Formats: sequence, C-alpha cells, structure tokens
Amino acid sequence: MYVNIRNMKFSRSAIPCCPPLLAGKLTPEEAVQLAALFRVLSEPARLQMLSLIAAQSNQEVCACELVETLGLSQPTISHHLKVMYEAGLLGKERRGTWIYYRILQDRLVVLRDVLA
Amino acid sequence: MYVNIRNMKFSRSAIPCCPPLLAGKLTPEEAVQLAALFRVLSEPARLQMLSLIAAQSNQEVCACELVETLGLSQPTISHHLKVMYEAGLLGKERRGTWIYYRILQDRLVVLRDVLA
DNA sequence: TTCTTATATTGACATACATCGATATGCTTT
DNA sequence: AAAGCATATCGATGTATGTCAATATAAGAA
Repeated sequence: MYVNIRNMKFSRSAIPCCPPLLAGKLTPEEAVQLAALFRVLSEPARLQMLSLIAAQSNQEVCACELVETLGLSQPTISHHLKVMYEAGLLGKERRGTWIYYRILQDRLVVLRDVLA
Repeated sequence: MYVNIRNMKFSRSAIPCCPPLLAGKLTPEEAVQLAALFRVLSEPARLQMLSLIAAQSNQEVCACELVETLGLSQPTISHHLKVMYEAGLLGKERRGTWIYYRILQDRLVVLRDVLA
C-alpha cells in the first residue's frame, strides 16, 4: 500500500510516525489543495459530526442520528455531509431507507503529516 | 512543560506520538476552538507563509521577505500574519525596523493529535 | 398506488473574510 | 527635526458559505 504526500510516494510502512512535511516549501497548488481540506474541518458542526462517527462502536452512523443529536436542521446536516463526502473525508453506504456514513482516514493522515 | 488537550493535561514527554483523540466525543466548545484553528490553516496564502518560515534555516522570516515572495499586497500579508499570531501559531520579535516571525509548535501539535 | 419516513436539492438570506488602496504608526538615520 | 523604510490599521468591496424553509427524490410499508 502506497501513500502520496506532496508528489512523493511512500510505502505505508516506510512513513515514520511524525515526518516534518511542512519543512519543505509548498507549491501554490499544494497550498490550495491542503487549504481546501483544512477549510472542511473549520466548521464546529463538521468536527462534531466526525467525532460522533468516530465514537460509534461500528465506526459509522446514519444521517438521521446526526440530525437528532446536533441542534441543526436536516438540510444543514445533509449539506455538511455532502461537503465532507466530496472532500473525501467520508464514505457513505445506503442500506434500505438509511444512509450510513463512515470516516475515510487517508485525507486525515495527509493533514496530520503536514502538521508534523 | 505541559500541554492541554481536550481538558486533560499532559506533560510533554507523556504524549504518545499519535494518540487517537478524535475517537472521543468533542464538546461544542472544543469543536469551536478546534474549528477556529483549522480555519486559520484554511487559506493557501497562510499555509505558504508557514511553509516558507519552516524552510528557513533560522526558522524565522521577516515580514518584508514574505511580501516579496508571495504575490500579495503588504496589508494582506500583514493581515495574515496577525491572524496567525493571534491564533497562537506564530511568535514575533522586533529587531530594529524589521519584525521576525517564527512558528510556534504547540497548536500545530494539538491539531495533529486531533487528527490521529 | 398511496402513505410515511429518510435524504437531497433549491432558493434566499445573513455573516464572515480575503483583498487592496490609502493612511497611520514606528524605528533608524541624517 | 525631517526623511525614508517597515509594519499596522482603516474602509470599502466582492466572494464564499452556513443556515433554514420549502420542495423534491428515494425507499419501504400498507
């Protein structure tokens, strides 16, 4: 399994835990990409949604549950889910009437490594 | 030296490299705080500024150098520096006419750990 | 089909903020 | 004091986006 970080390919096992990636110069394009990801995380509601999903024993949650838990309207929840889904932070799966969302780790790993 | 992470105090040496902090439920207040930090990182210009500072051998840079390097006006650079300074991401020191900025690691560490 | 529930989309509105020109403040030198 | 350079602040403007009500779409039940 391989991971791309700033134009360089690493085998997963070759990545040290905390590589200092901010130490190299970011190209404008890289900066735009990373900023877009950080922007997705810059909403309290979205962070709470991620936290709620991560706290589930199944590591997933149906959208209706988020509507009940957070004090936001159903369209707003749906909007946030869409933003995170399109950013590659969430995966979704329909099972009957309900749609279950789960966290995709890859993008979060990229961001974490950038911050090292 | 101590670090506060989500209401818990850690001695620096006691922090494991990659503790999974998103696994616990975030309070609304924590979510607001973290989101504000992520928002600071959600601008490409600011990420490039951080990257430029980190790439210096002295780990610092004077504001004028940023104005020259990035294609933004001096007031805009000054604005971004202020945002990052007030967020605790940058320290500054005046030496004569120039003001030198450097990266403060603590907040970045908090964010990185949250993403684990 | 009809009804009910779950999720998504649309449209509108308000707020946040990145950006810049103009100007102010601060430090150094002459 | 005056001039020159570095940095900060102010005011204005345009754009992005979080939010909700209303509505549409989708799936299962009766």
